[in-house]
Amino acid sequence: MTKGEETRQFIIEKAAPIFNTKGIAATSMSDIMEATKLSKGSMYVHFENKDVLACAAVDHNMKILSSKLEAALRDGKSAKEQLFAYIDFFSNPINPPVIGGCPLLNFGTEADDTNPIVKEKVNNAIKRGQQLLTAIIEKGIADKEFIPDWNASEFATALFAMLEGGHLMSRMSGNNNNMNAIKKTLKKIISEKLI
Amino acid sequence: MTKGEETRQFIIEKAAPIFNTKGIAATSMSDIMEATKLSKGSMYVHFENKDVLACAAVDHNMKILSSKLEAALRDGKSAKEQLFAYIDFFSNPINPPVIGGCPLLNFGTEADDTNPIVKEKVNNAIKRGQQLLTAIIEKGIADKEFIPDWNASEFATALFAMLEGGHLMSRMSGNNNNMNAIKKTLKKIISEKLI
DNA sequence: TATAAAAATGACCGATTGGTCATATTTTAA
DNA sequence: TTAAAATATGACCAATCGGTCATTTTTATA
Repeated sequence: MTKGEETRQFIIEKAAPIFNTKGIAATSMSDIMEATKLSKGSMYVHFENKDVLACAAVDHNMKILSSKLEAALRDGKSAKEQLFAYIDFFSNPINPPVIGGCPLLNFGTEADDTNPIVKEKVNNAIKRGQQLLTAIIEKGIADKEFIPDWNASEFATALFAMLEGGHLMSRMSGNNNNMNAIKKTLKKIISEKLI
Repeated sequence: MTKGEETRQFIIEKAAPIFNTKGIAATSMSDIMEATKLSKGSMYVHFENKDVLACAAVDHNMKILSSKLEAALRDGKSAKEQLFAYIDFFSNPINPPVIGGCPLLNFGTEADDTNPIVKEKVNNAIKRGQQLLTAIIEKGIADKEFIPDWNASEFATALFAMLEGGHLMSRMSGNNNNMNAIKKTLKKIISEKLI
């Protein structure tokens, strides 16, 4: 990695949690300057403008999330274990895997009516999450672990939505009570699908 | 209503959808000036600063949502009908009841780490929604409409979370497919609880 | 080690931000 | 009808915004 690439990466890593907590619009270049201790001119050597930096920060936050998720799922042997691991991974919004909370929720709601590029990034990440869940469930059905008449895609959507909504609810209340209820509901439903 | 109160209300009504679509931080006083065709000085006669106006706009958006919801639930006779009406009310995120989408999702995620006052407003609104759902379910149980061993509060949380998460998913994808799947899942679960 | 290229600096730019205030106009009520 | 109070105006303010650029410093390479 050249010095330039190193600096660029360094800026992204410092900027990512700031964008994810304050939001893109509310984060200024001076916020990033302060966090990196770099001059303004240096920032613009590596990023042509704030939007480009923000996009890189969005990508970085999502990458952290997905790589941590991947690690959390790695040990799950059965489909049931993987689904439970997935749920557990997202079930502590007060101390979330990514600083600032779920980037899909944060960037998605902000980008909705204002930033089509970020919106599409979030949309794709949601799709990937939903597809991953669907694949796990379908494998569980194929392995005779789950009953065959379970609509995998439909439940994957419901599960994903519940975790995102639960994330919001718990972040607002400042505790994990809501998320714990959701966790319980989800695991109960899944257990009922076991053969 | 005095002239002043009328103008104040007029400003709130014009500002509310702008704040809900662009976000609080990204909405400027000049945006509101343009929408109201009022001078800057006039804005500050009725609101001591932007934060006060933003809070009033948040309240207004939530009030619209809850009053429309109340109207949608009015006709529901049984508990099942009311739950279905609740679900149907929130099941079209592409054409939502409040301009800009769900204000709980929008303001909640933005306020999370930055605006404790708005965050608490959202938190209270979520609590009210969850309590309303719990009350409907418990009434259904008391009326022998639902099976008695249904955890009302837990399912209310799950339902609420699913609708919020589904809202995000559908807003990102630009269609109601995800929300339709969630609607189906929810109604199926509820139907299974009928006696 | 010499040199060209890359990276870092910080002063500077115009535009926009939230907010103020003297003044003018309109509303209100005696 | 009139005079005080409320409301509306728009010029103005300092601060901050995203962004530029000539210059200096550092890095890479021949």
